[in-house]
Amino acid sequence: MVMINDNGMSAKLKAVGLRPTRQRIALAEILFGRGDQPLGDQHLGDQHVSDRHVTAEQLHGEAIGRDVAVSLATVYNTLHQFTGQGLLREVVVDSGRSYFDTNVDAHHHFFDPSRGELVDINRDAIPLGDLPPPPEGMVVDSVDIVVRLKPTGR
Amino acid sequence: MVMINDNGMSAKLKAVGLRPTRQRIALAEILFGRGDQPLGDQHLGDQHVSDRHVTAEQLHGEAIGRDVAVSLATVYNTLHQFTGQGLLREVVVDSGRSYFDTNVDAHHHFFDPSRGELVDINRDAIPLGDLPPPPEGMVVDSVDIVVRLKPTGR
DNA sequence: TTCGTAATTTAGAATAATTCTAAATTGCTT
DNA sequence: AAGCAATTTAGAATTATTCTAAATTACGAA
Repeated sequence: MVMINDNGMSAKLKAVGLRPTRQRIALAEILFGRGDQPLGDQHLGDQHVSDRHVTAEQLHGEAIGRDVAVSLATVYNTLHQFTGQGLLREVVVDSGRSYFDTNVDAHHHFFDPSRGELVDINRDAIPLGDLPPPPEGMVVDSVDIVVRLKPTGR
Repeated sequence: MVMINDNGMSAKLKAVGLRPTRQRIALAEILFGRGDQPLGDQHLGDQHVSDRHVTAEQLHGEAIGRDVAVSLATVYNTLHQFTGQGLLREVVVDSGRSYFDTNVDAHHHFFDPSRGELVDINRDAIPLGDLPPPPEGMVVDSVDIVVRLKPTGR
């Protein structure tokens, strides 16, 4: 028996070895879904269609707002599982709160601390020279650039 | 009455408008002091002599270890005051824990998540091209690059 | 010196984000 | 339909940090 319409979220979950439960499907739709628009390509050129940056609290609130019964604990579990399976990427910009990004390609971020808001920066938009050699016994895992913003004037 | 030897920490504190209390002097010595070595230049060329990256918990432990009676609350207060006066810089590499850096010049970091360890990267060691324009009404406050490390092999 | 007062420190409570636990529920395979 | 492991969940626990209100301290004035 196949779900008639979960926007392919069940398939997406199965593809990464996660059981498509009601909660995971709903959270995946919120994170990756595109409302009523037709299914299709996930990208336009090199740009994700819907880049989202959410905290656990935010995602939970959004789910509750859509009358999806899901606990905060499950939201945390799910965010970490999605991250572990490469569906999400954790972004560290705030010591105190974790953000999760639906864009898992290499890229960077603008961050407005006053609003807690993140905006993606295409990787190629910031030309990077060579990095200095990492300490002995270590290799580079990722290069994360955060451009912190403040309001214009002062 | 002048303190015979606080390694100039009282003066350093006064210079930024902070009362040189026993606790602040002790924490400043731990953070900025150089043991028994003679006073002098804070830099060698462009390199800080003693770059330190500490969490509140770590600094508190270090103080207690030196028999400096100071509460954790005061350590937090002091770290924030020092940061506010430009003696320290907060580094965000871990959502969950704040690190404070005695190097306040523009520079970047290697971060080893397994050990929670930071290593400075000289600013000029990473050539940076132009940044894309920030969102309307915002200007760039800082550009922070974190090079995350993992053990060699695998 | 000694005072007076404002700044500072502090213990402990409070808060916030996140994780843990153990029990109830649910999704699949048989 | 049954069985069982995977998942969810409420609520407690943990961790980092901030707050509060009372005690202490630094420092200029007398």
